[in-house]
Amino acid sequence: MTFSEENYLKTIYHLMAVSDADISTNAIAEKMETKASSVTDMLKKLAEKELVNYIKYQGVSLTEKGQLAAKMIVRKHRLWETFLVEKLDFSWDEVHDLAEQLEHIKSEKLINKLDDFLGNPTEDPHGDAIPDASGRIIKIEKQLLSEMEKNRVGICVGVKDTSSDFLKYLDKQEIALGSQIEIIEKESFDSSFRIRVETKEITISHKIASNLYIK
Amino acid sequence: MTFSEENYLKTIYHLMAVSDADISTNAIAEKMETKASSVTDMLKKLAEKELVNYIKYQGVSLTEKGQLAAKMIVRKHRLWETFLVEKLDFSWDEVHDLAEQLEHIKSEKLINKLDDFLGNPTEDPHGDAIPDASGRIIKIEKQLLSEMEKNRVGICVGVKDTSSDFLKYLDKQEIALGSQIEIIEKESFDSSFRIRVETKEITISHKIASNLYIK
DNA sequence: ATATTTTTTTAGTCTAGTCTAAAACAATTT
DNA sequence: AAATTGTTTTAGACTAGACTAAAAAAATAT
Repeated sequence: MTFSEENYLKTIYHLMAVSDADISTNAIAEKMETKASSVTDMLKKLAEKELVNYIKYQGVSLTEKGQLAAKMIVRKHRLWETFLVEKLDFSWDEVHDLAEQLEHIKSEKLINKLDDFLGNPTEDPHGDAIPDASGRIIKIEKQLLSEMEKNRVGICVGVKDTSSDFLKYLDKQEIALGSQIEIIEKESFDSSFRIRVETKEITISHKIASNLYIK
Repeated sequence: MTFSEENYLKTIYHLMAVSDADISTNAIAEKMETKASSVTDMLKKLAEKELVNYIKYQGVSLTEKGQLAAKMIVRKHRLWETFLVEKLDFSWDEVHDLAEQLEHIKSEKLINKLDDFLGNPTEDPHGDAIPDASGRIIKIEKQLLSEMEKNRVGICVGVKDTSSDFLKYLDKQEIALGSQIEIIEKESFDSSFRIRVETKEITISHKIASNLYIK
């Protein structure tokens, strides 16, 4: 499997996690910042290899085989991210691009040994689930902060957006995985939130609230 | 810099360490298991980028810039090998192919953090020197066992051949880096050696002796 | 129901890196 | 010195993966 094939599978996998319906050529092209015609070419190739179900003009979905392959790439990505943060002391906003490279290293043995070395973590530094060697995922029930009621209290367990900008903002506000968060007030005018992070009270926009997972 | 360019640079670097003279197109082709015509194409490209000095029909050598780039690839290769053996518990015969992949990961910061994590080692698991962040190499004076006199005693500090077959043979004979080795007898008929490894006496062929570095 | 717009696919082009076959050059032998 | 052999380069073809432009299909608007 080439780097490019792996990147397409991963993208389709992530899009399927959001949408249920078949994934459109354009959706893939947009997410990968490539052209629809390139996507069509690759979909044919992946269909040939029985990694996706593809019908002209009707979008794609992953086959069982494709799903497993995608999960293994996600597994690698998230284990490498964990390694970078836990062992090499990178901050959580730096690791994505590096993991994009490392996820393509081909060796089951390596990734399983890395998994053991890290103590078989079930979540990466952004709170996303790490599939195990057979593709199983332990998913925790979590909620977007934006969907929670006033006065509810919870723990920050993940982020939806993992862009460097967003993560740096969270660092600045001292919001981290594990932080206790209480909703003090919801401002109906602009949908902003007044929250308490541990002992500190701050105001966050709706956009921020809709990218924080709480449990 | 592409993977392919990096592989050519590394190959030229290794060939230069042995030969002094300019490196021939065929020598590169043979080492890389590719065709001479492909090598010519790439040499033109590398010359264009001022990474090699290349004159038609007269072979190549690395420029300063090329040398530094090559050293950085070797640095990455050897640090990753060290990581795999020291931290992930791979054996020394398994790590080469994995390091061939990992050496192409692009990030200075990553490799420097990995270096620190490993305690800034100066040698990899095969006894080869690891260039530091600026390309400096601490070279230890070492000798091939095959070039040593009878009755000399030394410590095994490296291997010349790093093939899996050879390394597995050494494991079987319980020869490792750090093993004390004494030359008991040199057999002039077949150039084989009778040696003592720590407390155990064994006979090794000339081929084996000429792939073991002793200090 | 037809026209328009959007999406998707096809057809053809480009680049990097490889290859084969042939030509050019260098080294060796006679 | 000429002929042979070996090495290196050139010329042209191929593949993967991207692209543009045009055609085809689907979705939407009139």
